[in-house]
Amino acid sequence: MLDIKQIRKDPDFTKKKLATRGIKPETIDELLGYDEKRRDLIVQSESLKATRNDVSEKISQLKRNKEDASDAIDEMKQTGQKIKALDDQLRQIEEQEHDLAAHLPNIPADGVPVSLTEEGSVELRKVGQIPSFGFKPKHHWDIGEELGILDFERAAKVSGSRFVYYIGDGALLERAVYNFYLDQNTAAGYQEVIPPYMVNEDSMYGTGQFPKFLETKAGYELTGTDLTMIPTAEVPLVNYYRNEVIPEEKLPVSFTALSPAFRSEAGSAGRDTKGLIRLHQFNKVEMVKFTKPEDSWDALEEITHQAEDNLKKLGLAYHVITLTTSDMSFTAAMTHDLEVWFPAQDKYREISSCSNTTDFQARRAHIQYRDDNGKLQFVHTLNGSGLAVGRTVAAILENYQNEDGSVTIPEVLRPYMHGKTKIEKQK
RNA sequence: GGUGAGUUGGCAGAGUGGUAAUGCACCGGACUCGAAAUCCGGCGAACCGGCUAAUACCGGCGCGCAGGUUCAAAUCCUGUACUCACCUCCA
Repeated sequence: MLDIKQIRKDPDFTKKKLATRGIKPETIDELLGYDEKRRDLIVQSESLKATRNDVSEKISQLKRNKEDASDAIDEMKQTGQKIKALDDQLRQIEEQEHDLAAHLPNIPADGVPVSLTEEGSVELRKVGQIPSFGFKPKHHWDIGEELGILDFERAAKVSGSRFVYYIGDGALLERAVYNFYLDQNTAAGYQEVIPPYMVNEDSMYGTGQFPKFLETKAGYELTGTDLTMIPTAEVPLVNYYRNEVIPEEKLPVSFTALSPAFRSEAGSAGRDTKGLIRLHQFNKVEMVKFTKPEDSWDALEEITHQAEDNLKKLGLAYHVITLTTSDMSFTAAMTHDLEVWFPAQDKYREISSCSNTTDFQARRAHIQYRDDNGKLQFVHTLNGSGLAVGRTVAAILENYQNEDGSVTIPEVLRPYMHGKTKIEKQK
């Protein structure tokens, strides 16, 4: 949520910045129109309320003195009706203003590449050696099925498309990857959390999924409840402090959590229909930070480097890009994506997304702290995948495949896999 | 799932239709060499709006949340969330 006072103060700045995200300037004018009307109604309503308070005091005195107060009461009957009418109008305007404001994305930070498409992202760095093979590398889904460690067919029977069973060493590998990530992140100072996997509407709104999620049917809501299956652990982690004041000495707060992520992938028909890349349910180790405003940009670098460290230790080649104004998520002021190399696809694919959402989520979720002057301020929130587990498994299968169809296990994962060095065809 | 109790400032805690006591804490003052104690005074309920140089001043709102009744609601009515206790169920 943007600060309406800030928009009021400098509408042109807001218009210019949001135009880079495809928001028309007229939308801001419309919003300010509602805002002006709203404040006008408040002035009218409140002056009547002030009168009502005065007269009520008089009525109270008259009654106490056993005098007649019927004139004043009659007068107040009318005032009461006027107030009610004004407040009804006010409520409508507020709703319209809020509906509009709730759909405005965060203001992109300076340095974010401006583009109305995903084209134009900036590559910050390229890390690791892209592997070369003396044979034609296979796709991870072929490797997985041939080894007997991934079963998409039975998952389709039991659940539908975009689901998977991990079997045997496949399950072990998945578990090794997320335990490795959790250990790495906690060693770096992130506190491990196991959050709820279903959250209520206020939480979905707080982190900015709602209302757009509802309109695009991007999530899984549970019928007859106000619960939604989490699309990312970011939601329960950030909402942990919703409607709270975080004691200053606790900042920065850093959380990491493994959770499944549930996504309907509406609108993704035909994209990544095979393999582990795009599923309705996948595991992800998430990182979330709460910081003071002045610390959030350093924190974005820190969280990105933490994600990168994990990939480096796995020996996977990747690059880091800064997303364009239009490619960033709704809540982000800046986003760095990590994309890992997939040999069979001959390209980099997203495996982590690290964002500074500045005070955008904190405003929606009312997460504050008291500054040195004792004043309440909104914190800044950040989130980053550290990292997507299923996509990591896919990347390992492809990058560590051998000509005989087996897959070498990255060294750092071997302690998590009973010392195993290789995955071979399951019996 | 059932029954009952509860939800009021930073904390404790009164208030069953007339516009939020009191105590602790906090701030200012008196007393004191200074502090404590004591005394006097005051502030204080995430917020919103007006006027502004202003965190000053004025007003509104504000008693878990949302509605309703009323000239007037912490108080009455309806719905709802959460907490606690007991029961039921259960990994």
